[in-house]
Amino acid sequence: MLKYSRQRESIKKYLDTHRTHPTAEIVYQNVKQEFPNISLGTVYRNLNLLAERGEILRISPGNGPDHYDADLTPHYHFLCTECGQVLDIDMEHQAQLDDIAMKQFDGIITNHVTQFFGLCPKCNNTKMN
Amino acid sequence: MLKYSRQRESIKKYLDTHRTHPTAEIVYQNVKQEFPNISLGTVYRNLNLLAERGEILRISPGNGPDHYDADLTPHYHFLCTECGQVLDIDMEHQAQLDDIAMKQFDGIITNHVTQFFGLCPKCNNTKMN
DNA sequence: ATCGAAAATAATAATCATTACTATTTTGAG
DNA sequence: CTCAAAATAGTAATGATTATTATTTTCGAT
Repeated sequence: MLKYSRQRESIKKYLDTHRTHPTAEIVYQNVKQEFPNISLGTVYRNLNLLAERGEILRISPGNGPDHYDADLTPHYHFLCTECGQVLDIDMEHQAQLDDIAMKQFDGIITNHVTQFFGLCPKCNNTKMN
Repeated sequence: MLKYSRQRESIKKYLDTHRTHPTAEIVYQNVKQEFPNISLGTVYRNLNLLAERGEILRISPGNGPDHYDADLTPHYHFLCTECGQVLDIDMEHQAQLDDIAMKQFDGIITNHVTQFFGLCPKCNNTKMN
């Protein structure tokens, strides 16, 4: 049975009010200002719990730590190959991909994750100079 | 300047002849039969080197170790949420996704990675019993 | 063919992200 | 209120990968 915790509420609130796709470490640094004694393990445990319950999304880039997102509307992410920043991509959810993939596949496909790679606006401008 | 190494050749050959998307550890266990003294670090270094040179692909599932693939034709992968197995998905490369994503995006998108999730044929059959 | 610098290796230590453990504190149903 | 279940802080441990270092291998120049 799930019990309330002030720490978890603060973690969730941080994600709800910051759409920057923070890592566990970033969440930790920030929630620490309200709960100076909070431990990194508590942040991880609650991020996992919230992700399992479907209240937040976990974004796993190929390398480096996972990022978290409280925006539950189906959307895609962009990962900058230069600075590692995670940005939202404004495009329709491509549900048909699962159907196309299923055609020649003998198992069950329930969903897909697509990540886009390239240069974010900032890194792109820097490169141009 | 790149210099030849027997160990690297053996690693590449293993990937060329086994399309099972092995992890570094699996490659290590197998190449060890030809080079009993090879170290895991050598396997990692060469897998990274081959991936950087575009001779093999790295597949990063959200959790667990990376997998490697010598099949360079653009294709998608399926990850079984039950057993973790990585399988090839037989479908066209969806190059248009990058264009769609670019429309409302101010940076540069060079490519995308899509991973499909669900139950592999084997796990799906097991579940049905 | 052999010399020697650059590259690769084996062995091992270190790092990073994350999870596990444990004693203590907090929560909330009865 | 009571008290068991859940959550916590603090810390140790884990798994995957990278870094370090002394030694060996490769290969172009002599």
